[in-house]
Order: sequence, then structure tokens, then C-alpha cells
Amino acid sequence: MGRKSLKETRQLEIIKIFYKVAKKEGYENTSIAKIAKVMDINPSLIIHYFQTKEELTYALIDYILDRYLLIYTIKSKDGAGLADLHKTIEMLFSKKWNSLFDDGLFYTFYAMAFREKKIKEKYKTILDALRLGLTTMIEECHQKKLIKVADAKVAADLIFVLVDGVYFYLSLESDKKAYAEKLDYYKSKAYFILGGDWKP
Amino acid sequence: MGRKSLKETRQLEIIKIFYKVAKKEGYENTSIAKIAKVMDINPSLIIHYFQTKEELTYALIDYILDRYLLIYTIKSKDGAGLADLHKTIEMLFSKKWNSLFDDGLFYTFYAMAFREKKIKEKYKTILDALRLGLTTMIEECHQKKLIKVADAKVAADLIFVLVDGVYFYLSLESDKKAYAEKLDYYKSKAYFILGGDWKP
DNA sequence: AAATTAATTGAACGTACATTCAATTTAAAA
DNA sequence: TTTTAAATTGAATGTACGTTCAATTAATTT
Repeated sequence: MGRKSLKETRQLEIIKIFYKVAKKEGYENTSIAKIAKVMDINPSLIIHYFQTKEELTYALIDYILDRYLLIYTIKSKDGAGLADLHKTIEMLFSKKWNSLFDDGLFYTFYAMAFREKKIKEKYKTILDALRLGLTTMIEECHQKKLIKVADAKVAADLIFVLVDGVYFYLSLESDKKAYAEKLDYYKSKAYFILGGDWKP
Repeated sequence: MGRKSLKETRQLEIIKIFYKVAKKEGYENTSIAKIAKVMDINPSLIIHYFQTKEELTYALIDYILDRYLLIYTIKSKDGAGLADLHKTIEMLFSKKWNSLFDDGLFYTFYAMAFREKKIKEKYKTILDALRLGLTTMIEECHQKKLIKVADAKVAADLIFVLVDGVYFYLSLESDKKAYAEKLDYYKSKAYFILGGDWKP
């Protein structure tokens, strides 16, 4: 009896607009009032669905981190093959991944993790999941003797260190050519880590 | 005639307190009023020395980035030797470097670089300076035949990718043992890049 | 049509903020 | 001791913020 709940729909709508505005103007310049204005609703409605701004922020972080996981869209049923591994590496070292989420916001909340334990845990969980995903993929390929890798976990970890390290620098690089070249160089390093000369 | 100017002294004092407060409470929670309260001065005095909060923020960024450069404290007169190179690598992969500046703030402003060109340039300049410094060091050691490295620039770049990449992950790691082990592992990788087995 | 429940609005609150400007205090030089 | 210039204060401004609460509107069921 009574009205149907729009809670989840509305919450997602709000988060998406929050993301959009924060992406453009920065998280610290995005207020509840601004979000409400863009959505043409009353600010108190946002508070109604998220009791505090803190909770709204956590929801946005979850939203962003979920998108961050989208690298692993395609997963084979019976274990990963070379094609999956290849696709993943290409994804990791491509701008496509970068366009899945906003880097500025990603780093903004990453920085907040240094002071807020909850956020730190969220990030740690996602980063570990990414590493585990690649580790599993490498292991499966190794067992099928498609590649030869001494330690899948170590290899996956190293690849992510390369990815994170290279993007850290490249985010400041405006020269597109230099950007592409450096990304390509470290991609080839990743393929090397995976046992040699199978870069397609 | 008239009073002696305290401009530079006062400015540095303000920045240092700004740094201290922001380190503890986060940049976004640090207001001019708060800084003034801690210093027991009037907020308008801060505005007197830095016309806007933006300018004050830029000054803090410069302050932090200058500290970031302190890895290269010791420089030999007639070119770097193995000891210098060794010391630098040890520094890069040690907590000492991390304690030179606050990581939370470093990443906070790094995130702001995505939206503010001026900040981006500041960061780019510092990061390039670091890379160039290590490149030169490697080159000098190579010319003295102390190490054997095919391309000094490529090697330095790779080492920094490792450093940045490993800290990106380790900043979320609370297990001290795991932290130390991972750091050590990538340090050995750095030594390997520098031509083999001379890790002291 | 009446009852029920959730969505949504609108007004209001107190707070903290960056910044302004004029007035005052302090120190150094003439 | 007077002049001069900078340091410093103090009061005030307007704005935007997160949040509250009661009132109203809209949809769904009985």
C-alpha cells in the first residue's frame, strides 16, 4: 500500500549527476545545492536519500571504484586463454581504461584515503581484486602452457606497478606523442614479464 | 625609514603552519581562519601576505614540492660515484623519503593538477627534475665504467615508474611487514636495472 | 473514494568561509 | 622627537554551505 519506492533509482540518478558535476568542477567545488540545481530538484531531497554529504561521497566512491573494475568485462567460462590475457594487457595500457572513470576524481578520493580509513579500505579492496584477477588469469594461461611465468602473483604485481607508475607520470604529460610512446614502451615490458615474445 | 619588512619570514611561518594543519586535518578542512587561530594572529594578516587563498595554496604546493626534491641532498663535486647512486636508490625506496613530505597532501594537490594547469606544470617540472637528476647520475657512473647501462634515461625512467607504482599501492598497505618486503623487492629490481649484482 | 505511504517541496537555521577596509600599533630612520 | 612605512588588528560583508522540519503533493492499495 502507498507509493512505490524510488529510492534506488533516485540514488543512482543523484550519484551520476554528482559524478558528472564533480568531474567537471572538482569534488571540493561540488555542493549538494549544485547537484540539486542541475537535477532541478530540492536540495533536501538529496539529504532525504543520503542522510549526510559524507554518505553521498562514499556512494560516489563506490560508483567510481566499480567502474574501475570494468577492465575485466570479458571473462571466459572455462578459464582464461591467451586472448583474454592479451585483451586485459591491452586494456590496462590503453586510454580506454582511462576513460572508464575520471582520473582527477580517482586521485582526489585516493588522497582522502590517507585520512579516512573507510576510503582506504575501499581502495585496497579494489586494487587487490584487480591484482588477484590478473594473477588468476596468468595462472590459468600458465597451466595451459600458453605462457611461462615463474610466479603469477609476482608477475601480476609487477605489471600493476608498471601501470600505476606510468599513469602517475603520464597524467601530467600533455604531449600526446610522448604519452603514447611511453605507454607503448611499458606495455611491451608487461608482455616481456609474461614470458617473452608473444606480443601480437 | 619605516619598519623592517617581515614579509618573507612571516610568509614562511604561515606556510609552515598551513602545512602542519593541512597534514593533520586535510587540505579541504583547512581554512585561513584555522591557520590564523593556531598562529594566534588575525586572519586578515594572512590575506595581507597572500592576497587570496589560491595564492596561499600555490605557495604550500611549492613548499611541498621543494621538500620532494630533498632526495638529492648530497651531490659530489666532480660527478656522481657509485656511493651517490647507491644512496639515491636507498633513499627512493626508503621511508625516509616518505617522511620528507606528507603523502596525503602530495596526492591531494596532485589530484588538483588534473583541473589546474598551474599545478600540473609545477608537478611536471619537479618530476622531470627528479628523472633528469637520476639520469645524470647514472650517466656519470656509466662513463666512469662503474656500472653498465644501455640507456641512462630509459633506466632512470623505469626506476621512477617502479617507485611511483609501488608507493601508489603501498600507501594503502597497513601491514608493515608486507610493506617492507614489497619495497625491498622493487628496490632489488632497481639495482638490477642498473646493471646487475652490485647491490651492497 | 478513502487510506496509506513515499516523494518532494520550501522555508529557515546556524555556521564557517574568504575577503574588505579603515583604524591602530609597532619599529626603524631622520 | 617626529616622520615614515609596515605590521597587525577588528569589525563587517556577503555568500554558500549542510542540515532540519513541517507541509504538501503524488501514486498505489483497499
